[in-house]
Amino acid sequence: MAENIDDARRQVLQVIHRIPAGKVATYGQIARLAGMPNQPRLVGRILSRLPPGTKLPWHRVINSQGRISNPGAARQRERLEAEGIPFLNGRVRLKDFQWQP
DNA sequence: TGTTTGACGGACA
DNA sequence: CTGTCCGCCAAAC
Repeated sequence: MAENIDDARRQVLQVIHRIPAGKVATYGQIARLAGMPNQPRLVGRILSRLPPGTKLPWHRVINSQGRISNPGAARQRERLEAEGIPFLNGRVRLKDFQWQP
């Protein structure tokens, strides 16, 4: 019955949970690793529905431009910088810090 | 039930 | 660099 979306969410969360500290991944990348090549928006939608206090490293997920597109941008940036990911002009250099599984 | 939105991505001008 | 347009699809309205 609606397991399709539920299963998708499950895979997305699992993939995000594998992102190592000090690295970031993009929505599109998560979608691909979760087996949904063309649904980066679904990833964003799932994250937006995450309950507060989740143990998931959601802060390591940013957009393909190396920018944070999320309501708590300041907090997310803080966490990433705390992991050693520098921001240059409000951006992360994906070339150097994108997770490469 | 139809339309609009949105934690996006990519191609183009 | 800044828009603009399109594809994708569940949730909100």
